[in-house]
Amino acid sequence: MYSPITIDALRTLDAIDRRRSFAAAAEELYRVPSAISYTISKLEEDLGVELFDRSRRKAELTAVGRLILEQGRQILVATEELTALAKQTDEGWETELRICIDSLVNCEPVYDLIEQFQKLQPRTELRLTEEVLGGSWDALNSEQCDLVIGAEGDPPSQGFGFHLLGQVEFVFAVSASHPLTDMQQPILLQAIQDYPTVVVTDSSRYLPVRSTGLLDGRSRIAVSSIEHKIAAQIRGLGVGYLPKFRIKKELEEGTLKQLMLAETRSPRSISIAWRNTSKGKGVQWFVSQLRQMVFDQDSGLQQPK
Amino acid sequence: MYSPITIDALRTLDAIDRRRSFAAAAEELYRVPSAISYTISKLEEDLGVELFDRSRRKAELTAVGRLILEQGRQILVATEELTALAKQTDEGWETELRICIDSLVNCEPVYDLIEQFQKLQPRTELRLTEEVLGGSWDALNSEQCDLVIGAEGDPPSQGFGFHLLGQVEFVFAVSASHPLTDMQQPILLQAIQDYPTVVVTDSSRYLPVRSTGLLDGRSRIAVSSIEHKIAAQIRGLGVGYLPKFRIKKELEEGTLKQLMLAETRSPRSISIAWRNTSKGKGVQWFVSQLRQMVFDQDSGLQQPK
DNA sequence: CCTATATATTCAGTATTATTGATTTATGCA
DNA sequence: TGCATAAATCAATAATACTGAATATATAGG
Repeated sequence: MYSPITIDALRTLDAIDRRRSFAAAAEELYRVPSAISYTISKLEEDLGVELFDRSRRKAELTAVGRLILEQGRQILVATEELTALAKQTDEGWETELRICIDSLVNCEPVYDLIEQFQKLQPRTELRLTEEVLGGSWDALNSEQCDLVIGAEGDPPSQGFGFHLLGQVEFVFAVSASHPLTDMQQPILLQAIQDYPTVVVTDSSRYLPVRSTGLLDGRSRIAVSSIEHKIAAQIRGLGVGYLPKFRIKKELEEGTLKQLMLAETRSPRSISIAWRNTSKGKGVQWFVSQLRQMVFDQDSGLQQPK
Repeated sequence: MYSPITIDALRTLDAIDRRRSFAAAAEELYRVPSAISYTISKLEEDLGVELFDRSRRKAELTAVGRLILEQGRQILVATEELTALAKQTDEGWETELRICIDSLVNCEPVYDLIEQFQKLQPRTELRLTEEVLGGSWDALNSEQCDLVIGAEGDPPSQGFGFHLLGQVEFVFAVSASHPLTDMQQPILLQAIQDYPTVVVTDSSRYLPVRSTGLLDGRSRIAVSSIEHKIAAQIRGLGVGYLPKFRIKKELEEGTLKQLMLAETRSPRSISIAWRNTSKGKGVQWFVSQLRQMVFDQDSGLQQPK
């Protein structure tokens, strides 16, 4: 199938419509009016369709002419977008950049960064996904994302760039009215096992397993994010470890109570990570911005003063 | 903003990729290999971006080259579509054709027509809407649609083409267990007013009005289509007139019972209608097809044997 | 390792196509 | 009726795309 439509003809058509005459369009395009006539007549002839009604002094678009104008404008926009995208890609900016934020990280500072980035590079499409604890490395490894914010622990294999953000302290917390609050601390592991635990799980991949190994006899409530886990524990549906900085307010208000356990859980280190092969300026930009941030025991991820 | 991308260059790029070499692309495009080199180098130069990696014998697309190829293919498809659309429009086929089917018409034969039409003119986009009794003329008049199937009564003003399909007989029907079935027939209007009436109303435009004028003291149940009205009356939620051909089965099975009223409702004539100004071949095609159909008292709209 | 071959580029010449500028035609307006 | 404006026509010219031969380079085969 052969199409006689050219970008130049569409641009000419657009100029004629915007400037209301062939002559004015000619001026805009630094051409002579007869050149405009020529371009349009050629398109009409090649297409075998009249685009202008010449029965009056000012040529008026026919229905088909208007159709080509309107659809053509979209094609013009597409080519201009493509040109810009090509130049941007050539300069090293990604067309698409997929960022994975781990469920335990507070998102607000990341959203601030994203806002900044979009002003800088509006043509790089950002895709955000949320992963639950541990899933981040998988996502990075299987090339489902380009940058992970809040990966836990060390990279599982070679080929990753990463930068430590800080430590997350986990505290064992229960709702204020929970029976465990009446027990003498430190509380034994055995006592905990009488109550359901709230676990964060990506339901799209794993199903919560009951009565297996260590968790034998202990029911689990699976939720999809830290937010839900906090909410569930506040309502007393279950117990479990929570990142201290995310429940600061709840501990102060007393809606959640921190309990000392016989076996304490050591703080986990969290970091940002990216594939070593990522040479894109977008990833580099985010990395350099995030390097300047710290992960604070009290407030989570934040800009240093 | 200036874009150096041309349709010809995109077509060349596409041919190179499909035929795996500049030489083969040249052959396909009835040009000499050096002409292909020229076209590509020109695009690269104008764009200021390398599209091919020439370090090996066979030139290979760079990342940017692939981007332009892939996005460019969409632009090529768009221009080809536009060309076809322009020719089709020039020949008199509509780009878009909006058909309004009145709620009381059985849709199946119309769907058959649509299927046929789409084989004939796949590029004319069909938009179907459903209107409730009476709204069809409005829709046509306010240019919300191009063709009405099942308009009731005569055109409200000049400027419409129309064709009578037939008569619709309405019967007053109630559910089998309804108290009215125990009353002596013919039933007086007053007796009916003790029970809610089911009315078909386009909820997006009108709200059912209670206690006004004629309907004083009589509650109404508003539904959005004949199907819902039939269902509502079967469940005994209310009473009302229904087109006989749509409840043939229900009357036979006894889930609905026809009642004789003191005042009988005369049959309504229904027709197809279009604006006189519609010169599009699509409207004409549908009109000529529908002219061959009849609206039967028993089966509704159908092809004659 | 050398050669033959396929692939693409370069470059000068040529053909094609687009643009100009003068002129003509047609229309709207006073 | 005549003037002004808009667009079309057409011959001349400028710009450009294309050709074909020569050249450069990478790869496959002996």
